[in-house]
Order: sequence, then structure tokens, then C-alpha cells
Amino acid sequence: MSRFKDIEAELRQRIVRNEWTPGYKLPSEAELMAEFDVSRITVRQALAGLHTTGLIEKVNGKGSFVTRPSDTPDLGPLRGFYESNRARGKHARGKVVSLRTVRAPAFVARSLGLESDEKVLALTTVRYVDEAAIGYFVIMGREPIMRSVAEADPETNDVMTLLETRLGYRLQEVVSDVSAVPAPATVARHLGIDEGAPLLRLRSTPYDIQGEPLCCGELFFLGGDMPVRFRTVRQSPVMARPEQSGT
Amino acid sequence: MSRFKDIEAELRQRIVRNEWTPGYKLPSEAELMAEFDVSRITVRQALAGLHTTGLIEKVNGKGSFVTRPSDTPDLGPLRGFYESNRARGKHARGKVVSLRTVRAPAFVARSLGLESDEKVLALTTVRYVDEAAIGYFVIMGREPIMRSVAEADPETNDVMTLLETRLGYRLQEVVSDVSAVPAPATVARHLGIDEGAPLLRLRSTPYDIQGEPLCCGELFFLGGDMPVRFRTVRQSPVMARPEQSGT
DNA sequence: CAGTGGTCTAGACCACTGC
DNA sequence: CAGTGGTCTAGACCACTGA
Repeated sequence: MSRFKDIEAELRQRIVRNEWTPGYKLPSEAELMAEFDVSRITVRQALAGLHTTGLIEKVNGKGSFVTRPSDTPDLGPLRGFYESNRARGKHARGKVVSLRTVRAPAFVARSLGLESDEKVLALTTVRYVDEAAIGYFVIMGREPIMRSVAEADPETNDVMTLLETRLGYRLQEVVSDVSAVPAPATVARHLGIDEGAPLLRLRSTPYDIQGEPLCCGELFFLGGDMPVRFRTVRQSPVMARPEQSGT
Repeated sequence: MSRFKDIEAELRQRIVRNEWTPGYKLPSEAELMAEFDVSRITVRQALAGLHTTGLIEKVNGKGSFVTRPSDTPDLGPLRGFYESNRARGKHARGKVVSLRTVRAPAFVARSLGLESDEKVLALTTVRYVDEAAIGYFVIMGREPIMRSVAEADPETNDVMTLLETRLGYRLQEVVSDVSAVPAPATVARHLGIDEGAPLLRLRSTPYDIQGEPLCCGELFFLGGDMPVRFRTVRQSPVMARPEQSGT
């Protein structure tokens, strides 16, 4: 194992364990050189790793800082129902329909690594854009996380936002399965549409920076008006890079 | 502008202009040091940029090589209808329905940067899995590219695969809009379903490594059987890195 | 074995930030 | 001004590949 990877791992641990909280200024490169007794390049390789992972940001002339969780985390479609609509000048809000304990559906159990009949807490909201109901969201997950999400304000803030700003998670990726389904009766009723009408069903699982799935959402969107946009980038080969390059 | 960025740009140009073709072995770091008259670190910074972009791969003890386009490009949902189904042991094939010139629909014109009434070539296929028709694909684009795609074998190979292996493009990312729509009459007829049944509509635009949109696809999938999976990664400050410290 | 990339050291100068 | 990160040099040893 190379030295810089050790250092990177060590620094990452300090951040992930919240010894260094968001906004914290890391020791300068000079100090890290002293602490780990390595040269500057080695320190910088380690920092580069944290940087590209989004864990720290570097400010020329000031130092490196633990990133604050994004105000509006952008992970594709889950960038946030509220955020993305507000960004387009719409009025977006949600209404909690229920919060209750249910047996984890198969896809949730699979995503979260639960036993198939384990209990999860399910938070259901209906989401409106300019007074029109266009989404029916069920977010499921283990009791503690979901409790916290529910106790925050899921009627005005996106789950991803809550996870980052209120619960201290740092999101890394989201895996989504998307398909088209006829509207189930319950959903149809809440959205004021006919049962069986085409709905976009998005099943999403956000993972934190340590690769842990945090919760599992099943989101039903009304048809074609508001497509969900994904941006998929080519997987590039693996490497550790000495530095950042621009562009 | 920093030196290594200049060098990175220069090398990138040679690759993109096909002076250095896929599989070509780049000059060694030592040779590049000589050519550009810089130190090794600077050379490596430049190469790191190309590497994370997926343009080159490095093999310890051998050298750096221009990447060959992937045999099965994996850019999310467009990883390939055929490929992904065959990977699951299914029999997958397609049948060309038509190849004709049409006026670019609005979303195509927008994606490709065309005038709204410009002509594009549209290749339509119906796709089968184990003899069941489950997809109706229309791929549109400028004449030359689409002509080449059509003359390759769009009945057995995915468009992304053709673009990379037959036409020499290197894909970088795909932007997809996904929504649920009632089946249009034409599509319903080809898929043997009722008009108005829920379909997943995927509008995708693949971009090459230079950021040029190559074509624009409108894909209709049958409902819930085969969800399309997206994996969205957090946008990091500058670039994505596959490397993970977790190891 | 020689050639290659992977890693590292010990310095250096610059541009930027804040006092 | 001192402190910081951004960039660079010149040299070094290692592990890996292939003849």
C-alpha cells in the first residue's frame, strides 16, 4: 500500500468520523508533511483523492476545508423535487400522507440489505407543483434515519437535502431503477387521476460516502410533463492521480 | 495556463484527431519529458488528465496506450438493449421497421443543435427479448452518422456499440430524459399492446469525447418488467474519479 | 536484463488571500 | 508582509513487464 493512500484513508476517517466537521480547515500541507513525515507531493496526492471525492475543497491562498454538505445536493433525478422545481420558478410543496411501520417490500429489502420481512419506517408524501399534485413519494428505511427525516420538514425539503444538511450524511451516489407502470389505486386517488394511467415509477437508493445505503424511495411521477433527467458518464479506468487537471 | 494543461491539451488533440489511434502506445514518460522539455511530474500531471477522461490507459511496466473503444460501452441505460439482455442469458434481437428522412422533432433539434425544421434520418427498430416485442426505438441524427449506423447491423448491435466499434467514436456521456407516456397508436401496434398503455419513454443523447451530440434516440419500453437502471454519482469539484480509498 | 510506470524526496518560484 | 495552495525541477528507488 502506498504511503499517500494510507494518509488519504486516515484523513478520510477523521472527516467521516466527524472529528473534522464541515467547514473545518485542514492542517496546511506543510503541517501534514510534518505530521506524517512525508514530502509535499505525497501530501498533495492524498489531498487530491479527498478533493475528487468531494470531501474537501481547496482554496488558493487560504487552505483546504472539509466541504459543507451541499445545500442542494445534485445527484441526478434526486437533485430534489422541491429544489429543481423552485429553480424553475415553480411553487413546490409536499404534504405528508402517512408515516408508519411496514414490512419491507422485496426491492427495499434488497437495496438495504434487510431480511425480507423486516420492518421499515415508511414516509409517504404527495408532492405539488403550483397546486397540481404530480408526485406520490414513499421513502422507506430503518427506523432512526427515517424518524429523523420525518421530524425534519419533508414537506418543504428534499430527502437528499435533509440527509446532508440535517443528518450529517455525505451522499456519494444514487442508484435508480425507472419504469412505467399503470397507476395503483391508492396513488391514483392521491394524484386525482384514473387508476391505470401511465406513471413514471422511480425506485432510488442513495448511498453515503462509505457506500452504505441510507434509505429507499419509490416515487411515482405523473406522465410526460416533467421528464426526469439522468446524466450518465463513461466509467473511466481506475487510478490514483498525483494532481488535479483542469478543464 | 499551466504547462501541464498545455501538454494535456496537445496530447488530447493528437488522439482526438486520430494521429494516435486506439491501441497506440504513447511515448514513454521519459520521451515526453524530452519532447516537451519538462520534468516527469509535469508529464504525469498531463497524462493523469487524459487517464481520468478515459482517453488513455496505463499499464505498469509497459506504457500508456490510447484506449480502444469499449466493446460494450456502458453508459447507463444505453449500455445496450441487446448487450444487457444477452448478459442475462436472454435472446435479444431487433427488426428494422423503417429508415427515412423526417423533419427533426423539437426535442431532437434541441439536443442536436439543429434548426427546428431541419431534416434528419430516422432509423426505427422494434426490439425483442425471447420473441416478445418489448421496445420501439427511433434513432435520429444527421444523415452521415445515421446512414453508417443503419448500414452496420442495428438488428443485432446496440447503437452505442456501433458508434464506438464501427464508426470510431469515443463516447463520453449520455443525457437521458425519461418519462411515462400512454402508448401512441403506432408504437402500440408494433408492440402488440393497447393504445394508451403505460410505456417508458427514454430520450437519450450520447455525446462523444469532444462534447458533440452524435444522435438522439427516442426509445419506448414496455412497462415494469424491465426497469432501466441509472447510477448517478455526486458531481465532484472538477472531475470524477473511480479510485476509491476503501479498497 | 533494460524499459516502463508508481511512488517519493527536497527543494524552488509563483499567485493568491488576509493582515 | 507571512501563509497558503498551484506548479515545477532534478533526481531517486521500487515493482512490474517482456525479451
